[in-house]
Amino acid sequence: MAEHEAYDIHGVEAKWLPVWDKIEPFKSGRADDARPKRYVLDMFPYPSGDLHMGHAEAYAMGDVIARYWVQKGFNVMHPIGWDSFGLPAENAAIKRGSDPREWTYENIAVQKASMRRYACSFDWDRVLHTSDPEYYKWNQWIFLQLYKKGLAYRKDSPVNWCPHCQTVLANEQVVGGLCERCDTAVTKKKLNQWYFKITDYADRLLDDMDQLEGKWPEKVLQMQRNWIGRSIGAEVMFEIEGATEPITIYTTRPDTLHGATFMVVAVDSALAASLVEGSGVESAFAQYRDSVKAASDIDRLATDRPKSGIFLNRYAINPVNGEKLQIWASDYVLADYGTGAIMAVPAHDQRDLDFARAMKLPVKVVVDTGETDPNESGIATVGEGTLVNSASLNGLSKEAAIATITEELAKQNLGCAAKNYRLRDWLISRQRFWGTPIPIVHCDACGEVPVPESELPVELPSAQGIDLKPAGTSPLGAVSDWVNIACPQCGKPAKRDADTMDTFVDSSWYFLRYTNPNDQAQAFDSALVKEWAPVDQYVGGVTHAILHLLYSRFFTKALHDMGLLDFTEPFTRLLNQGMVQMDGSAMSKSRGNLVRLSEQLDTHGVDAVRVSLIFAGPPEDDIDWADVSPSGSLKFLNRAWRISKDVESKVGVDFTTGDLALRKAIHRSLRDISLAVETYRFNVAVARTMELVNATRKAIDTGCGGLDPAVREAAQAIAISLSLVAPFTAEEMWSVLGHQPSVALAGWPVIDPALLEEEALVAILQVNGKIKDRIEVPPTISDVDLEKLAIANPQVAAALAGATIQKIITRAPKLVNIVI
RNA sequence: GCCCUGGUAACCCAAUGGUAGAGGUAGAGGACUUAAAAUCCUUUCAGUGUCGGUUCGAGUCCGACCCGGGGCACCA
Repeated sequence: MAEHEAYDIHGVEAKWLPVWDKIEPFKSGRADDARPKRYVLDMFPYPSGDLHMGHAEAYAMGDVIARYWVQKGFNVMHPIGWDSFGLPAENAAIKRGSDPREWTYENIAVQKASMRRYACSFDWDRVLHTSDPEYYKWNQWIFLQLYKKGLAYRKDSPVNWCPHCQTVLANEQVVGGLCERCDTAVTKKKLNQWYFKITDYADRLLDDMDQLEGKWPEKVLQMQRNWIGRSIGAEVMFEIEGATEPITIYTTRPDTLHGATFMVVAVDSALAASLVEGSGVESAFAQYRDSVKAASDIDRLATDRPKSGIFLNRYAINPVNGEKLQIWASDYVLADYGTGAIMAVPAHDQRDLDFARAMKLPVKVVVDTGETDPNESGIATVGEGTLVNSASLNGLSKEAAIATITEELAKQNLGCAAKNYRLRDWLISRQRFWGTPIPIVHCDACGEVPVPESELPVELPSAQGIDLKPAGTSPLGAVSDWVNIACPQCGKPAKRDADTMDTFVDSSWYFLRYTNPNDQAQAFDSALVKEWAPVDQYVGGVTHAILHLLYSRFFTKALHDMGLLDFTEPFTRLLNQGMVQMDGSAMSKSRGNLVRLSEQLDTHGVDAVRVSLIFAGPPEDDIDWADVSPSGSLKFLNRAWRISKDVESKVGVDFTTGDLALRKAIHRSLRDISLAVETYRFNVAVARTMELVNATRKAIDTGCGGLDPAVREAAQAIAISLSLVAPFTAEEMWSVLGHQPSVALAGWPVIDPALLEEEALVAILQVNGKIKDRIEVPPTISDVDLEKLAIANPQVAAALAGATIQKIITRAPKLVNIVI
């Protein structure tokens, strides 16, 4: 029976994919294209095997926006590429004894095929792979520009070292003392490494977030703020007894200077080492320092561990009252934050108080907060209060005291206002093969010499015959005919830098490259970038909330300062899609709860899977596959498709003669779907489409019938709405309705405002906020008329009996509330 | 400990400060069918985590607390 048949889910896929390949509905930036431009970007994938359910969700979300904007008449750029440098390829190559290139490009081909099957609305003429020399050449070029500006530099310092991956890690890649990739405990190693000076941009990275307020998820902004961790305070100088050089300390509480009762320096700092010289406690100090070094980061992270330290047998002089303060060394002060030295105010800082009690040091209250004396309670009082025991500061509030003392110290050249950041410079050197070579040559005579731009790219050699196994130094260092070259400056024998760049460098500017991905002459064309960028809508997982987004923002600002960009924020709007889980936890083969995307596509078809993922909930929420019903989605898509089969009117029929009630439902739905899409409520947009399908079904079966022009109008509106989430079904409907492909370019129907008006609606009559009756009123009813109707209403009248009316609130045409 | 989020029916989720239910899943009943599937129709189920406040009116705004998710944390 015709009305009960179901459409062929795989048939439509095979039918329309080749047609779309010919039409290329999502090709962007044709020379004669007058449509206004928009840029939608999905975070590009790492090519580790085939696409999984998480990709399917993310790309479905990006597609809704891209396809909606195309329908709304924009020239949408929606490119895709691969973040194809990185460790998994190298590890696979080690395992298989092959070149990382093979594994990488094979996987890219697999993923690309899946994306095509999935009907992602990508512009396939804008594709990039970060592991192509044509791409990473420009990584090297940008490195050199940063180098010229002093934003790329090399230094010796203790770095995070993963003993398993045998490479250094950025601070951002260490999670709870463990390697983010392999969960091995991270150790410290002193190495000479390259850094990008992201700390120069700390203030702007923080302050420019004002532009993103309301456009990025609050959660991400908060995470970035926490990560940058700006703290505002003061530096204060303390004279050291028997020394010529003073010590500078950093504090956020200069108001408590009178309460300082000792000083602490970081045990592993140069300062501690110099203070201990000649103190007579050298050997005890060395012993303590070595025991601290032996402890892992994990031990250090335990905040409840008892305080330890050693008195250095030296004294500092408190600049405000001349008191002698013992100087201690401890591991609770960090060498690489502030100045590596603090004044300890145990009364008003819990850590200092814990230390003071452990070491029997004095505690002096200088802020009266009205709480119990920390000497008795053991709890430092850190809140607001009035200054006491503080000479000229007595009686001041905390805030006033901070301002006063900072000014006084500055006047006497004893200190100044200061800022500090939790953010550290970005360590980019990696001792691995499969990454961008650092374009620097080390020459005994000339030192570090940048590779001339004309000689870029510094290409990776073939991995053939190279031992890629992690050995603590870069595998490239052992490739003698690659590493040994003539110094570009003096021509004498020299060596290339054998480290490669962190792969986050690759993804920090790729969104610029898409504007002209095959440009051989430059990293990007500033004129084209100006046309397309910044990215109007970025879509990706919250896992990159700190690393990738912070680095991209930094690159954008740095390139802006070089005059290459006219904007300072790369991503105008950000949508973080949630994760797809199974039974409450992340899907994984090892957990045995993996749902294979390809199997779901085989069983239910591409469209049903896409609809399921979109409809399961708000985009930002995690969804559980157990709550998702692809068979239910397929049922819905069949219902929609059958509507098109039941349309009996001809193409081009005059809609204005159609059934009014259905037309109103159509136009209201279209308005609601638009609004939902624009506010990221894609699940609601699908629900509204379902409603329209239901209403149309009813109209066909028991209302105006399939010949009514409104039914055609509805079917077309459904097809266009579905084109955002179910491209195959939508195209099939469009074709059944007698149109040429592609429905993706049909254009969003123009909404007739006259059809949005209701001819009658229900007004609520309340007494004291309680509903007494509902009456039908014309939408144009005035407050006065509605009020009259309310008072005349028998239900209301009964409730009002004998009472005096205090007040009447009228909101025509929806509500009257009579207060008695 | 500090900060950001969220808490509505059996479940996933909707509701410009104005009728708590749009949509779906699951369940129940019915129509069609030899039967099943599919399809269509009908239908059960909460007063919105707790307490207080603002308001004529609060799921929605404010405060405190409870529970879940996330970030930062010996950063002075």
